[in-house]
Amino acid sequence: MTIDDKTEEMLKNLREQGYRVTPQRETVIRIFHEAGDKHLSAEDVFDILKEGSEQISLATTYRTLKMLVKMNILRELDFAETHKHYELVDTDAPPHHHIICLNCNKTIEFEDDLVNELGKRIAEKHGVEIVDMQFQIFANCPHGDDDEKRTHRQ
Amino acid sequence: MTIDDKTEEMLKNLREQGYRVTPQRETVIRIFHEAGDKHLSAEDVFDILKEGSEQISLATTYRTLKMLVKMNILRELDFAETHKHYELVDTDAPPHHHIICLNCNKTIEFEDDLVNELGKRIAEKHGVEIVDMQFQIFANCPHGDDDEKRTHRQ
DNA sequence: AATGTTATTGAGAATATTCTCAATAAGCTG
DNA sequence: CAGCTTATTGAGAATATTCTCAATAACATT
Repeated sequence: MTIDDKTEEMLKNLREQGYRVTPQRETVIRIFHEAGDKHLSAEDVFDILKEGSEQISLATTYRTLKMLVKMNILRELDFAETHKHYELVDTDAPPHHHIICLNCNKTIEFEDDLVNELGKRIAEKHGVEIVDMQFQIFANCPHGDDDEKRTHRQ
Repeated sequence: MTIDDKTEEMLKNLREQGYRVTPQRETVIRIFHEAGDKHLSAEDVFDILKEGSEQISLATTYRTLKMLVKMNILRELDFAETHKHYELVDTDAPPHHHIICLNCNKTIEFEDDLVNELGKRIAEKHGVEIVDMQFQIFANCPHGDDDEKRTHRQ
């Protein structure tokens, strides 16, 4: 499927859910498709927008991102950073999870079928319709456990 | 253990890690102990502070919260709300996880030994020292799946 | 207890994100 | 296609959070 096809499909989805399809929304969705697998922050998206021909206000950028998260088109990633990131939810791909180092803020991404299965079962048990899931493991990675701690203060 | 004991123990912990023990930090830790199991936002903490005798600047409030998260004394909760919440990590209690409804923003808390076991094993496999974990399941709860969607726009 | 080193604090600026409200435009209906 | 209803947008105010930097205070050492 081309980028256009994928974008079109998502827009159809929006329309079916009762949301209106606007050029702003189309543009944001397209940007994520063109960015490939990369995860973008709101500011990233806004910067790309500024380059292009379609101008979108910052407020609408944020609103659109939030909305696309609700629609399960984007996934919100909140690592130990100052701002959030967003990435396309690939419904064909399995969900992926994260190990986050509390010391150095590095993130390890991983997939795990057992986690996914467990998530589905828990959702069922609670009678909710699962949309996405994310297992976050907070840890200290072996490296620099001493030096770092002393230099990364404040 | 009394609140004082628990607070004292955590302060000792800080000192051992090379952090300085300040009245500000002591006060914030105490507030969480006195709040029991409740989770508080930064603003909540600041408001409680304003009442009491110990005055702490807003910046330090935020800084202290972040720091206590790094120390694994507090856990940062990020639901679908406008601000973050923090709660004491009870190292005796098992971690708990969340189902978050994308429609109505409600949160269901649950514990699950299988999840905890799996988390530990994954951490081991990746050679990191696990500190905390949180399984987030994003879902739609059965209730108001139609009405809500139309009225909660924007 | 006095001194030195350096992490921590407070105040306000800077950044990140959400909200308000009037103006606009999407999609429905005739 | 014109008109109607109402979700959506843009601009800027409001909120939430982090950063900067000079002043202060914790802790180690004498």
